[in-house]
Amino acid sequence: MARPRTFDEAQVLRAVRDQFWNKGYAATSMDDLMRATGLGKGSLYGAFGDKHQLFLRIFDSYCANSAESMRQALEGSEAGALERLRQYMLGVATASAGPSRRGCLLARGTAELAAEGATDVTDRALQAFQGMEARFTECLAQAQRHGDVAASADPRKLAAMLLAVFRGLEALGKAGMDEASLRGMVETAFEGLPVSARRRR
Amino acid sequence: MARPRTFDEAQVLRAVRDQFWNKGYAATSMDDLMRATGLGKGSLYGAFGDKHQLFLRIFDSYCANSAESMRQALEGSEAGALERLRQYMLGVATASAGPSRRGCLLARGTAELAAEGATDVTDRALQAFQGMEARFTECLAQAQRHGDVAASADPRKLAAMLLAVFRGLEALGKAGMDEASLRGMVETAFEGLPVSARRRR
DNA sequence: AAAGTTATTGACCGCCCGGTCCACCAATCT
DNA sequence: AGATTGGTGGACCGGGCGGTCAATAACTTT
Repeated sequence: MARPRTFDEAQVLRAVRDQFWNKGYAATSMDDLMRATGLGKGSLYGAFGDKHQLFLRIFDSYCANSAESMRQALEGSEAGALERLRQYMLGVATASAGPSRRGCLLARGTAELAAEGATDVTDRALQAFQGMEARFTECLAQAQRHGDVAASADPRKLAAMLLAVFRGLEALGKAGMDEASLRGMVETAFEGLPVSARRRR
Repeated sequence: MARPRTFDEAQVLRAVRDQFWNKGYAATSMDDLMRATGLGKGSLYGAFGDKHQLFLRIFDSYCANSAESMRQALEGSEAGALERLRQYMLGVATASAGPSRRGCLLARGTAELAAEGATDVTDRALQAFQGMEARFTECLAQAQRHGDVAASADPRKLAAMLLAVFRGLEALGKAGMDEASLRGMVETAFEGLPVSARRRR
């Protein structure tokens, strides 16, 4: 019917995401986005709307993506559930301490754009966090069924606490806290989890 | 010797801090700062240097201030140490869930300005976090001496873990997580602390 | 009172901001 | 082939950006 697009939408969105991820929302100019994507301004506006809409678009997909990748990482047998979760959190600790220092776009975007009245960013962030919490809960429930977590414990409460630690790792990592410290926090949090009675030494 | 300043430096710095706190670094213009302080551009530049120096200045004092206020809040007898710490964290949870949504300047500034090479912001943030961790450690050591925390536990490790929870509360609160959830995370974290053997039920 | 020193004001600088618009182009449909 | 439709690139807009500067004001010292 008409001239087709000459760019790969997914690829463009990836470039946009990286730009926002590296420089933040306010510090990224439309010129930066043009340079990063190779597209003209008209194409960008025509395809995605203004800067804010564009950000929301990539923020949305980032949220969905990170929830999904967490689901995959935590998937597995009941027997390995607790150790899997522990290894996952330790991996997060190591990654947060990495030299890249770019951290998590979800955290950065929320910190920058969570204004008093605006819920467009916070709604997405909150949903993502709740999704993560649900994944933690599932994993802990598996561990509980296998007997690694006390039967009397509430997996949802434990999951919520671990979510706080999880987000804390990210925040502290961005400030330059060293890997050993961050990993230690994960270890300590796991040592505090209620162990099944029959496994307590 | 010369014309004295007509403004109260502390008051001006407070106005500047609030501006950066509410809008973030990049989104705050020098015009915003002029309006907030009532000063002309020349005075601002003459007294504090450029935008970045000005930010560093208020960031610095914010860090010092928050470490100090935490010290005061956690000061007290050995007998009340653990409960004091618990109440403090619960207060943070409630405050983080507040409708102001402005959160903590330390977190916001770090998230926005922690670039790969720049250590001017992260150095200050890291130092502040380590100060907080030290306050936690002291308080837990008090509790340990009083017998509320197991003698075998390492207060530094517990403090580091609670610091992660602490920063996590802030991050989740900014995303709009409700107060009950945040307070629950604190409760769960404290339930996981190793209780002294003679007090274990 | 004059000189010296610093604070203050706001005009001004060049530049870059986000956003609009339009001339042009490539593909499809009749 | 011609008309139609939507993608593309970039010129262009007004305004706001961070930062400079010179004229002026307020104070102390001599």
